[in-house]
Amino acid sequence: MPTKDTSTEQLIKETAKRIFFTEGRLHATTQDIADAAGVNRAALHYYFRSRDQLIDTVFQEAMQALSQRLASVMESPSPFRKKIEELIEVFLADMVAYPYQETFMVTQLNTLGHQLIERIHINPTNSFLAEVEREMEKGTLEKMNPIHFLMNLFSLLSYPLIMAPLYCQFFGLSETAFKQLMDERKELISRLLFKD
Amino acid sequence: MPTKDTSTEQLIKETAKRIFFTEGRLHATTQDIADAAGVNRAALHYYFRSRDQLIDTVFQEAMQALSQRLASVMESPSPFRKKIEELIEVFLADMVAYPYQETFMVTQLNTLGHQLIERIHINPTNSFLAEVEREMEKGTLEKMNPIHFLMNLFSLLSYPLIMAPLYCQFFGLSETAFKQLMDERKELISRLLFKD
DNA sequence: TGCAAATTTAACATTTTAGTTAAACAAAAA
DNA sequence: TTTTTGTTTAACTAAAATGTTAAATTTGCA
Repeated sequence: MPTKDTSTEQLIKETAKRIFFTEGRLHATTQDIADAAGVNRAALHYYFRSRDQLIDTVFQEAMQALSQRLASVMESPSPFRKKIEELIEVFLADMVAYPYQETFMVTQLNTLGHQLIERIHINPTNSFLAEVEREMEKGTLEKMNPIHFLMNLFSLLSYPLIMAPLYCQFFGLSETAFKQLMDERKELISRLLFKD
Repeated sequence: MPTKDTSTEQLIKETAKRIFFTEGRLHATTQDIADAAGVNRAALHYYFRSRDQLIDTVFQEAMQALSQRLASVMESPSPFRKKIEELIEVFLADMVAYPYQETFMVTQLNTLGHQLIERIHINPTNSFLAEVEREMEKGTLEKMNPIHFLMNLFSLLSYPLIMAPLYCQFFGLSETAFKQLMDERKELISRLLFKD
């Protein structure tokens, strides 16, 4: 029963995402992807026409996902502090599943000379930035350019997971010990940002 | 006058580092590197025997550099707070010059299945971690696993520079506006970590 | 200067990766 | 069942990337 979306096309895409975003093998070939998906390499061309098309699809969907994830959290009706805690929860879960998603995107942007970025529409984070600024007026957050607040937040969430292979080696951590640490970070990040 | 270290071999290595670490073009070919260095591609093989060798050399030297940078800062005789501010200064300058150095290393580790990491000797950060712990006892820092403190520090320093292409697009920042922000971060990070 | 060593190059060979095609196969419809 | 449509595969071609060689060139020094 063909043409279902839970079909080979989907499988290939999912596999590509796993290799790129989860395993962080940014140089993976079509062969690598086909093998991992358990299909012939030509199937890949059948569904995506070319490697570049597949990469592009994966890239656009990642950008889409990021955009939506941001929007859904930022437009949540919860009060600010709660909203940030939701964001931490959502993003941390996502970083565990796909630690190299953003790295993949940046690498693509760097190699393709930012032509890609023209096509990208990003929903306004402005209302959220304004909300952050109001919190700073209230004194809940230290006064700074609200962009810093967001950068701090994403940095604290993302970087340790990207650097996991290095950190585990560096600090002599087992995988479980590392996971334990990552779990601790949920409250830790919230506390750090809100200084309480 | 051959065998000088300021020679072609050095040039090739520097160029490779620029492409990988500065420009973040992680898929660059030997041709790309040779072209950028203004030498014949075979020169690359003359000095490094193979692409893998060149990559390996670059990787090892990056690891070495990171190790030394860490050691030099951690073993500084300054008092703790000063020491951290030195670290921020040093690492931020380095991240501006080579934002994708760590990304490159992690990507290598991910593709080569962590065989590389066996060969890596890392000088003990333990004494430094102990020092961090003492500061927590003193109350200068919030109590937590000192590894968190280091992760926070490196995250806040590194991640915004890695994500620069995305952030500039996202927040509609010009290059100069972004640089301005990065400059502000020196004091900002210090304040955030020390809660003052 | 002229020799010897190191360096650089051009031309070629090999390997890897990407892309194409036509035929085999499977499933649904006639 | 046969036809039709969509899917998958094996075999092949093309292009790109890596690796090799031997000759030309440069450089330091006897």
